[in-house]
Amino acid sequence: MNIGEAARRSGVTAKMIRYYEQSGLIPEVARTDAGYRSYGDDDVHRLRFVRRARDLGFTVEEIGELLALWQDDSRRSAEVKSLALGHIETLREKIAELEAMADTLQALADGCSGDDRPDCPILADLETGKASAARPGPRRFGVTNPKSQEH
Amino acid sequence: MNIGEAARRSGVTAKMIRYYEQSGLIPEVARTDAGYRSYGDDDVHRLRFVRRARDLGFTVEEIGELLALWQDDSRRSAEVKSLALGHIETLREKIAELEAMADTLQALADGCSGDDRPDCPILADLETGKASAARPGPRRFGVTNPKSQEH
DNA sequence: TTGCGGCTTCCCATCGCTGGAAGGTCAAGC
DNA sequence: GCTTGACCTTCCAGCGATGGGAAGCCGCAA
Repeated sequence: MNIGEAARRSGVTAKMIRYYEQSGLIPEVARTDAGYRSYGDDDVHRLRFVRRARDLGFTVEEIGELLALWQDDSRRSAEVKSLALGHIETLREKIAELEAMADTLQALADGCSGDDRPDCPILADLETGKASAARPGPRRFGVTNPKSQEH
Repeated sequence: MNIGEAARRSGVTAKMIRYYEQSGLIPEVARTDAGYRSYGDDDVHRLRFVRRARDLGFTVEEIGELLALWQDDSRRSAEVKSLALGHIETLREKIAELEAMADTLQALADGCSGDDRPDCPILADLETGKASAARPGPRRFGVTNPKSQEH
């Protein structure tokens, strides 16, 4: 089947399939004489695996490891679990960070009259830094990024 | 003062200051004869404002609006609050998304023996899209079977 | 005068895509 | 055969908010 059909069946766009192939996540597939990529059921199966892993927030790199483990009959489930737990930890850190932001902001917003007057504790806090406790440290790293993906 | 000193005092890197200037978030400052940017206390003040807003997860675009409101004496606090509440909503959505991922993954990991055997409900779920039940084995936990994502 | 650190601009890389342009291919309808 | 339109191909660019680094100028001290 062509890439469009594989995309439809797997829930991964054709663009993404090419991207995954180019980045080495999935192998190159055979081509027709005209140069069209040709997919089989196994390929679709793998693509669905990839999509579900993305849905769980794994990075492409991690998915590469998951795929390798998946295809390795002599894998140790401990390795899979370790990968998963590491990812859970990453997720929980981001959650905590976002929650700190939301809570701080909520407290400030609660104190804001939200009317026609200019006085506002939110701006006051941004100006003075008085209540901003949402910072984990001096080094900022990619915080806001969790892709929102619905197909 | 030079950009390095302004960076030190504001907690924003020199790189970021140039980026903020280039993207129009902050105004261009005066230059020395040699072309060095020259900052005053009010510039540092504004940079600190920007940094704190970033710490709360506002996008650069939103910070532009916050800065405009901050400098507008006739602002209505309702506008600031509305901006803040909108951002809180965005944060909460991301949190919910990450939590759903973490919870699903945690349930799967709980059902994984994590030993030398290859059987693993995490991979099974990625493969089939359905969280698999706990398998026979020494360590069994009640695997709650939350949302699998089939769109 | 040499040396060093700070400043300048500019370009590239990140991550996981998305969009679009320019062009080849395929099957159906006339 | 010819056209149409849906599909496929590659390549290039851009997103957001930085970080890294190159090449070159500037300021100050020894």
